[in-house]
Amino acid sequence: MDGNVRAVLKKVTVNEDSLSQAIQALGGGEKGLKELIGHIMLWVKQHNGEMDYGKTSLSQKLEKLHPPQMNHALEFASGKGISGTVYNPNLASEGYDQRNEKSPCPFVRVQSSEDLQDMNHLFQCIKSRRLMGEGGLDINFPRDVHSGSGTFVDVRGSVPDVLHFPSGGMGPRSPNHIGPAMLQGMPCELDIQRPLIPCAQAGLSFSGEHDGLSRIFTATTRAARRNQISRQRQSGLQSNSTFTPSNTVTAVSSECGLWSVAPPAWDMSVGVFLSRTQSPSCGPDISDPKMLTFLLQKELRPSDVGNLGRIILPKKEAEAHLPILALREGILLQMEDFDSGHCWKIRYRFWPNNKSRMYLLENTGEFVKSHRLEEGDLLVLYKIQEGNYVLRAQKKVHSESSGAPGSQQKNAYSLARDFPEASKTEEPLKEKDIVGFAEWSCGKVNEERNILVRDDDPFFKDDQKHKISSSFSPEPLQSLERFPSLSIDFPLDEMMPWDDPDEFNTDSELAELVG
DNA sequence: ATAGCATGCAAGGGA
DNA sequence: CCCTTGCATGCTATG
Repeated sequence: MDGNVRAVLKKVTVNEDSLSQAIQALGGGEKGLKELIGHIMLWVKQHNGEMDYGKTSLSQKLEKLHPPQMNHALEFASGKGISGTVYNPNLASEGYDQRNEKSPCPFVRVQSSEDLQDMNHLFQCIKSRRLMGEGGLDINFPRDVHSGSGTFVDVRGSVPDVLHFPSGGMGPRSPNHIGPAMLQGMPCELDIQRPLIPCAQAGLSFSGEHDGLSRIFTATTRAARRNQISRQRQSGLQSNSTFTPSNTVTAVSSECGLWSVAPPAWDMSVGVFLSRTQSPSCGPDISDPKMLTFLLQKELRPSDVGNLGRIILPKKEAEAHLPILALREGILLQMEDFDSGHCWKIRYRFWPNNKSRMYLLENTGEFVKSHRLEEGDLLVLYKIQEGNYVLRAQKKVHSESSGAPGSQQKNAYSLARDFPEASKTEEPLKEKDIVGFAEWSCGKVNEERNILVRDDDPFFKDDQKHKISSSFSPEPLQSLERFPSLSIDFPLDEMMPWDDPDEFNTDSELAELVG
């Protein structure tokens, strides 16, 4: 099992009496509940990797809770925050910091959107007291639509509260499957409403009477959402005949009160909701147009491309965008090769170093070999969803200003190999050709793969565009053509709702949600 | 001065 | 003996 809390939480069942008792012990009310979430999340993280997440264990743990020594309730990310902070009661009492053993801190940073969503779900489940078992509060997460039976929870309090789907699957061919066609037939309109503020989205969203769930669209401005809904409707129409799991929309019915799939994840790094569709194979199905979120890049050093098979990651970006590591052994991440689709099992770990840490990827030897990466090449890491990542190798292209004349020609030939059309000329490419192909490549990739970028995404840094060629994939064109077109039709800054005071009333939204 | 990172090197394990 | 693993050291960038 990897470090995904969700995987553990799926199996957790807690005695309701223990929950109530714990909430009271932690101050009662919503405050107590938030503290409780912190305890549960910590418990889950501590038991991550164990196969037996006993009901007894967590219940007993909760029954022994005492009021926190520090008055820090659960804190979620706010503003442009990329990470959240959750009060860790154990750290406060034991002086232990999971992130840095040598500097006690009573907080655990929660960096992944999954973690925050897990907490969000947990919060809503407990808050709404949806009893799904006998005398117990089942905090099972809605399962993936392809993974068999599932319990879908309406956290708003609408009817129906809980939708049970029989085992036998919710796959595309199942009569229980909820796809675009089914949603279209529902007597409700996928209306456009104000999205919640990021803070609420990260932690306490989806409340409200009849509009909460309908806010869940990846676009966050009115214009962008109109476009998105238009696209989703079109997608639904098109998918009637050839329906695939990946076509399942992450839309919800505002009147019917159900999720078509699991609640969408709020990706804090970019400020969008991501589809939670999932491929049954290794990692996500990247043959489907998915939102790739740029996480980090690393210009490879000799030690990175040596035979050690490990790549040092920049600490700041690693801590900001990759899962929190409690143990130096780290976690195994499935990383799909951007070009080939090959699934690399890469260990993400750290070494203690002085008073800090060094983060690194291990088992990268084959990846480096397959792309023939050399010093100066780029390793780019994207996130898809559900803790799955995409690893991209980017060969360095020497521009005239940075490379020797000889290397210029060499890389021109290299480009020609990567771009069959260019090779028709049978002549070395000129600088303008390189720039042209690089820009073509960037634009194509962006369009085809629906990559969502941050400001520091190398593919969208104007001053770097000319330095970046196509990937080293033997057949980049074919690779790209695998992905149906889905363009980004709104700029990144439009996706950042917190910059638009007219769109969002942060304070009132927050007040409404947290009371 | 400090943190981050590249890399050297020692220890341990396996062939 | 070679390879892998993990740590220590030193260089460089930054505040």
